[in-house]
Amino acid sequence: MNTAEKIAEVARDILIHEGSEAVSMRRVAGIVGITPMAIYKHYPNRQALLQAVADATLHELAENWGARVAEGDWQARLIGLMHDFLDFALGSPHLYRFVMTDQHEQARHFPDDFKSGGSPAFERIVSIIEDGMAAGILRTDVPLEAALVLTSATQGLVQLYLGGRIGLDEPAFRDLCERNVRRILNGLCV
Amino acid sequence: MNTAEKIAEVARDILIHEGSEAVSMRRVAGIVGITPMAIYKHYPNRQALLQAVADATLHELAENWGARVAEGDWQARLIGLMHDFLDFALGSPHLYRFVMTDQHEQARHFPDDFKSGGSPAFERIVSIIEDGMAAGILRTDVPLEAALVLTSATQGLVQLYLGGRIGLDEPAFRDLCERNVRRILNGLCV
DNA sequence: GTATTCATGTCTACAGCGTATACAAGACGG
DNA sequence: CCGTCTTGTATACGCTGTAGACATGAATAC
Repeated sequence: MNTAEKIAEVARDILIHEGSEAVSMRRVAGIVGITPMAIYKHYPNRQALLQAVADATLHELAENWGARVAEGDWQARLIGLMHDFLDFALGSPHLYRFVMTDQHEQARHFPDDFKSGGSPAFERIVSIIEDGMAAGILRTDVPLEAALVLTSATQGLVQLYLGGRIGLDEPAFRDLCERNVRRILNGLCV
Repeated sequence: MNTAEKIAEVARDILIHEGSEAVSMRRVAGIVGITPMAIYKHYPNRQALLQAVADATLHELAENWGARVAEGDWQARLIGLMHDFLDFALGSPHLYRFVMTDQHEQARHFPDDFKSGGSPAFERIVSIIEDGMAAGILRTDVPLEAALVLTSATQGLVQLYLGGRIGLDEPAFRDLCERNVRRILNGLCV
């Protein structure tokens, strides 16, 4: 195993379990068994190291995403996708906060980069939305924006939850997210 | 003017213009004209200083909120409230990130603390939602959760926008938020 | 076979951070 | 007048990211 990979793995562990602030060059180096400055032979600086870790984790995450939801009716598939998202957000809250909350240079930009091939994860949502429109379940609309309504709504709830502003345990919070999605599908108006 | 107030004012300026990370005890002290340790006679630590600043700003913000939207039809009032929210989020992004994104001990908890008197800002949303239900515009529902659908959705979009993930200028983004709210009101389903 | 270059590491050092601790000077109530 | 409270300073500790100089072994060129 590469030294660069060892460094990334150690940083990943700390990032996931304790958050990005806990990832210090000295600490990572100590665990790997090198001096802090040796890290700089593999990563230009701390930010780049964190970024590399986040990118790699997101990449492997995107690949496995949506595997659970192969069957069921349309709404069940959509809700399943949402729970997949919650699995990540609630399962690795520190990592989630780092990649979603902090600013990143090469982050994807709506709407262009989201359109096709840009964001595999978001593309799955868009695709299910298009299915819904084709099946006559959903009102005809700009698929990209319709998908954004659902994703940003859940992201907003997660932000509140991870910020400690929602006094519910995880199952209750997941129920709240489900109700939230259903309200968006059905509309608040009569 | 009190020394404690001077400290808070300087910290507030830095927090608003450069973000919480830029607020250092040494820097604040230097601008105020005292030694760093003197701050500790007024605030127990850096976190408490930031918290006090955030609390004060949020407090005065909550008072002026919703002033612009006295008239118009129901949807116009709701959209107006949203733009008021965006005024804050987009006008003071650093401050917004600090109070919304970071974890705070005494943050309000949904649903109990949101119910009445807890959060004046959220209460305005709930109140307009209740108006809509009474007027027969909105489906009868749990007002608290219906309000949460709208606020969290906009918060989610703002999070994406401030994270640099939405490649739109401010007016276009505000339009996107409006469309987002309308989609939630009318529902995505046919 | 020897010289040179490159990758990968170490060591030392600097400037910055939050803050614990010890001390000082003025205000004020008794 | 004396003790106490408030508000400040000075010093110091351990932490941080990282710049710069140097070492060492492997690979590559002549």
